[in-house]
Amino acid sequence: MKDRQDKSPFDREAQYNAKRRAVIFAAGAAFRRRGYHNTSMVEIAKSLGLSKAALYYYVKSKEEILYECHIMVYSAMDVCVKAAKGQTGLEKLSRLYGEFARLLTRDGLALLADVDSLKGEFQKTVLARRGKIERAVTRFVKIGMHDGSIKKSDPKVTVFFLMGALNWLNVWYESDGRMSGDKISQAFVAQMSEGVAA
Amino acid sequence: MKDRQDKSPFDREAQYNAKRRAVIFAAGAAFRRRGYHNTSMVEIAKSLGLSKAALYYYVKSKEEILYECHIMVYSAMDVCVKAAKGQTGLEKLSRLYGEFARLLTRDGLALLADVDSLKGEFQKTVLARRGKIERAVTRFVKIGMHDGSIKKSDPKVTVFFLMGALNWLNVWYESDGRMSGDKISQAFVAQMSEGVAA
DNA sequence: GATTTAATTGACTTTTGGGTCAATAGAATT
DNA sequence: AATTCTATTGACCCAAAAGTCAATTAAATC
Repeated sequence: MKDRQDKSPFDREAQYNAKRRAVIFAAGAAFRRRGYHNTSMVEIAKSLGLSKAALYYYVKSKEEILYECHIMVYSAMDVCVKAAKGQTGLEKLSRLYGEFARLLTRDGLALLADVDSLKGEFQKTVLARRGKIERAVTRFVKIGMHDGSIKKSDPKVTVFFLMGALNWLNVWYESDGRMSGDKISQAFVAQMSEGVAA
Repeated sequence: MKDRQDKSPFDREAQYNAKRRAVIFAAGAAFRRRGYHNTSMVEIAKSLGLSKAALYYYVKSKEEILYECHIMVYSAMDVCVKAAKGQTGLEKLSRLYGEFARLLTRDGLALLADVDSLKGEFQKTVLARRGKIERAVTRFVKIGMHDGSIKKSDPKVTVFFLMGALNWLNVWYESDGRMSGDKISQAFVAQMSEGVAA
């Protein structure tokens, strides 16, 4: 029996984790569309063919779901940061920005603004993760300013500007489904790149 | 008695309207900071030194307050649109964008994303107003593409990109209060302008 | 096929916060 | 001073939705 427990479809723990992730993902999609407070646990459950009570077998609270949604995006973003190679700062930034855009379009992840609905440690952690991402982007911008590929200005405002455009993607993308995620991503990179290039 | 009723401090109706506006403005500020659903009517009332019940003398419901908050910004934006003069499309767009940014920083108005918390006619109207603004901005962009001041691309994506950056302003501005509204506005115009210029 | 463990549920409790209303205080008018 | 209209309140009510739990079904193990 031991030799079967590790293999995907029969490994209880893996199954559990997969289902837990599905819950969080489904909730995230709903949060992105209608917002955290306009989405009830019953709706989330129904979208998965479950009852509300079943959700609590996988998560401790609704707030925990929101927390995990945030962590999911920031983790994916961390991966992007590590993977963003390039000669110049501008090149690195372009790669990164494009990957961020793809996360939000192709992968259906949501960069939720609703941090205020998180309390205490949850909120603290999420803000820290967001700060980490912002610092990583800022670093790229500064590298670019140093190597001459990005024009000099206040890096913080630049980063907020760029991240804001990204956040807004959640609101309008897929309401306006005629454009593919890759197309959007390209357009965003172009727009961003022209805006900051020296 | 008739000759005194029109003068500000004694005109009952003007007084009422001023108080009503104060309610909406205070609520808007709170919504911007903590979000619509994280702000209770009691909190709004207390911030004005009133009890919850008194609010209902000025508004019909919390939803109506949110609605009026939206309308307030879009009305101010409409004024900006009308006032945005310039030789080229890029110039018009720059003026407009700068004024938008000032609305959100200097004037303390909030461009709330929380449209999903509005129902029925309220939501319909707000979305229409938002659409109107977006079309106005799009028009400027197209003019610029025509007169050669703005580089050709998908206007819709460009506009969403720019409006997104603006929306995000609500989230971070004033948490990071070391920069004046005018400075931010200038930086945003520069960033935008470089991004779209031919 | 009996037993243990995992997964799920219906029915319930609890909390939060929006909204109401009759009663009261305050201003202006007579 | 009495009256009328404006403004405000405390004490309720109520609905929605989060969260709990004992009981049940499904799945795996013996």
